[in-house]
Parts: sequence; structure tokens; C-alpha cells
Amino acid sequence: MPSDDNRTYSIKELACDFGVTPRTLRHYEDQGLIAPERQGQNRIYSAEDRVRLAWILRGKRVGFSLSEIGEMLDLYNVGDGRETQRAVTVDRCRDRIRALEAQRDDINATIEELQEFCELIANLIRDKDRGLWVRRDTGQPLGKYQP
Amino acid sequence: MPSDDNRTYSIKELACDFGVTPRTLRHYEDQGLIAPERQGQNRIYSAEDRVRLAWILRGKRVGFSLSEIGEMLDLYNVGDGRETQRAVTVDRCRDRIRALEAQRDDINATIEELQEFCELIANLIRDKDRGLWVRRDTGQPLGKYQP
DNA sequence: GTTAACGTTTACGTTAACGTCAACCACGAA
DNA sequence: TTCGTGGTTGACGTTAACGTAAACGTTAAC
Repeated sequence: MPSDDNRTYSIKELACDFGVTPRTLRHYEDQGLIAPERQGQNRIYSAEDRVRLAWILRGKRVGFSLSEIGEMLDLYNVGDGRETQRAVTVDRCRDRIRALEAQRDDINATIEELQEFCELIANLIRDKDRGLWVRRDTGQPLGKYQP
Repeated sequence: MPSDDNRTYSIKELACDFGVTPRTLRHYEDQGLIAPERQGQNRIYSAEDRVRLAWILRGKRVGFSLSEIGEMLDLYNVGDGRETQRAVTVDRCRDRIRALEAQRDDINATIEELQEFCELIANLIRDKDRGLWVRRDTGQPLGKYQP
């Protein structure tokens, strides 16, 4: 089957595919995050632009700002740069990784707390449904339809 | 040793402890996220307010907006509410958990890509340091100090 | 030939999460 | 008494990431 790797996309196609608006894509271009080719005035997006966009949107989802994402994308374009520049790149890359790991820890902690709380309430509901609730004063079961 | 659980804190103390500004705490209060007691005009923060603040800040770190965090904090205050309200609470709680898990997956994917890229550049540096680079045209080693 | 669907640039509007500043009060120390 | 420190309430400013609207140019369809 024909690989679609050399297909191109209009701005609306690409936007729809990724659930964003054309305005968003233009904005990313203004910020220097993507640079699609042009046919006259019109923007023509390539498969490469797609993966860039995917990167950008995932970066957003994990909490990076557009300028941070821009820096990270730049990291991929310095393979031909100077040595010192490369070392800096590696350092910053590792900083990002550490930050992401910290964020992941935060997320895990939040998930755990939410799970505990969620189960607690779910159990409350289930127990009431089984008529397990009792009156605080007498200790008598409330029965099934007690407010 | 004396438990500090009933200590109180001024706005500046609490702000410093958590690396934010007093303005931030007032803002959170405006949004209904915390409601410290007062001594006359002055805000007095309790140990309970501390844990609330910790929750808020972690919520921020994992990407929630203040209003979302407010809703989540509200979840903890409906234990005495109606049955239907409880069910809604559980549902929304589980939605949040799923969203957080998705976000965690994103983070893991990003970490992996950054790690691969990072190792790639690190290897470039190491190899050059060992004089392993060659000229593209002749295949001859470049030696150690080739730009 | 004009209407519809797509594209373009330019520019002002909006929201969130505070920053910043003014004007004020209270209190302990010098 | 004045100064420094820390608190208060407005209220306007700022930044990021777009939304929205105006004014305009293409191309295909009817």
C-alpha cells in the first residue's frame, strides 16, 4: 500500500486532524514552532510538520509553555553545532527529564489520593444501598430508603 | 516532642514556606480555595490550611487550573450531601484519575524521547572525545581537534 | 457573475494567575 | 514621635495562548 509519508495537508486538514483551530497553527508559526512550505500565500504542511505538531501538542499536555517547547525543538537542530553547544544541550535535556519525572511523581501522588477518596465515597454509596447504615443515636439500621 | 499541628502561621510565613507570595495566598482566598481565620483584619493560617495549600500547589504542578482545583477540593466537602451528588462526585473523580493517567503516559513518552535524544548527543560528544569521528568524503579519522 | 468555501494578514479582545502599586492601619523599638 | 516591619483592601498592569472580527484574494460550482 502507498505510504502516506509524502502527503501534504492544508491548514484546516491538519488542524482538524489534531483537534485545534487554524488560528492555533498560525500562532505556532508566529512563535517559530513550525514553518510549513508555501504555495503562493497558502501554507502546505508535510508529514514532518505533523510529527512536529504532535510533539508540540504533547508538550502542551505535559505542561510546557510554547517557548519551552520551542527550545526543546531547537535541541533537535543543533546536531551540527559546536561542542560546547552540544554539552549545554545535553544538560538542559537532562534538566527537562528530571522536571518531568518530578511532575510524574506529583501525578502519581494525586492519583493515589483521588483513588482513596473515590473508593471511600463509593463504599458509602454501596453500604447504603445494602442497608448497612445505622442511626447515630440508637445504632439501629436505617433500612434502605432513609435520607 | 510537641506536635506542631496546632501552630498558626502569618501570611508571610506560610507564603515563604511554600515559595509563593502573600499575594498568591490572597488570590487563592479570593477564588475560594482557602479560608483562613482572622484576628481582626489579619489572616491566621492553621495546619489544615497548610495541607490545603499543599494540595493546591500540587494541583497546579500537575496542570490543573485554580477553578478545577477548587472543584476537587469541594469534592471533599460533600460527604454529607445527597446520594445523587455523591454518585456525581465519584464519576468526576474517576474522570480526573483517567485524565491524570493519560497525562502520565504523555510524560513517560516525552521522557523516553528526550532520553534517547540525550544519549545520542552524549555519544556524539564521547566519540569525538575519543577521536572516533571521520571525514565524510574520505572516511579518514578526523583526529581530536577537528571543528 | 456571484456565491460558497477556503485561504491570507492585521489587529484588537479575552481569560487566568497573579504582579505591582497606592493608600491605609497597627505595633514595638529607638 | 517617628521609623521600620508587617498587615489590610482596592485597583490597575502583565503575560501567554489563543479567540474573534475585519478586509481582502482565490478557485470551483451553479
